[in-house]
Amino acid sequence: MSVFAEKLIAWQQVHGRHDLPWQQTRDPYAVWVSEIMLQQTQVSAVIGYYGRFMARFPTIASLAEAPQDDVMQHWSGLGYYSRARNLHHAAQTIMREHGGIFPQDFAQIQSLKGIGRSTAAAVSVFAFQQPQTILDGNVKRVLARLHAVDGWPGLPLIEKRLWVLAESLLPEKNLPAYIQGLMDFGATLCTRSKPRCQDCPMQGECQAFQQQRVAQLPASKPRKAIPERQTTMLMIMDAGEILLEKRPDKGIWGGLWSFPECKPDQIPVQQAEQRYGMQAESLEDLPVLWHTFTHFKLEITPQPLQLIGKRPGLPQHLQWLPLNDAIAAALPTPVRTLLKTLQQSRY
DNA sequence: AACACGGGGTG
DNA sequence: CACCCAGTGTT
Repeated sequence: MSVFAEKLIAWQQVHGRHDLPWQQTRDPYAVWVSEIMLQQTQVSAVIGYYGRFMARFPTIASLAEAPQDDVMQHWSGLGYYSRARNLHHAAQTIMREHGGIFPQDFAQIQSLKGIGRSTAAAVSVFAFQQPQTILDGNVKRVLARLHAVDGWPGLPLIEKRLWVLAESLLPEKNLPAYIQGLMDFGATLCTRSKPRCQDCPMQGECQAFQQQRVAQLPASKPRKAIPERQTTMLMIMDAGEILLEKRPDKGIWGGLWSFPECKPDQIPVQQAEQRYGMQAESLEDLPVLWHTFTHFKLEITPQPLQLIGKRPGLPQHLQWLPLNDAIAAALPTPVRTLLKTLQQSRY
């Protein structure tokens, strides 16, 4: 038996949970109901629902013949209602195809609606003491740390490795205690954030701990590259002042002052003339600036312009700002950066 | 406001 | 197999 399994069983006997309502039985139906309720739902939330559900639907037959509304009422407040619909549906399948007896064959268990490999394994172990392993999110985290498995566990290749690893660690004795320990250990000690490594009996086995990579494992889901957008900002100058535009309240930098943006495919000098009635000429380019938001990256091309001739009258959302004005402190970061760059250039 | 999650569904 | 979804809690 693996050292991990030995230690986990010992840990479970001291720190694990032994007194939960569904742990007092080997009735596959009771185990099944509890496992479905426990999917993505904490033990504390499940306890009351489990008691009321089992009191109202004590057998597979009673569940199968109950009206769906009745089943849903007993699920009301637990969330993920497709679980209840699948449970009801599978109860009817068991009545129809298995003579009302919960199947012991692993493939048959797994083919029931709402039961995947992990839930099928839990029922197999707790009800029938068959050698199967679970692999839910908690267990993935525990095993990824134990063997320092790199890569996001949602990747098929990584998940396959974790299943193989989980199988290889299974003990021959005390299987239910081991599986329960796997669940409880991941839920209470080897947690995603702030795992209690100082209290952990697996320090000697845990490769992530020894490599000081506990906080980095399991690897998080690679987020897709955020989209990139491009804008050109007009920096129109005249007599030591620069033109600013108040942005619409909606959207990025809502209500803040910024440089007027050049419409895509517009030529800056032409836009200055057509939209603002300004005669202007281009000045020397400034370097392109990147700014990262939560959901996109913005490439900002600054276009310094010099006003020629007299200033036109301006609507309220446009105004001239002295280059050294204190208002600059309240501008969006990239705008302030551009102003600073401008001041350091020869203009 | 993004991430995490077990199972289902689709191509 | 690859990919995405629904629905709820957590960070």
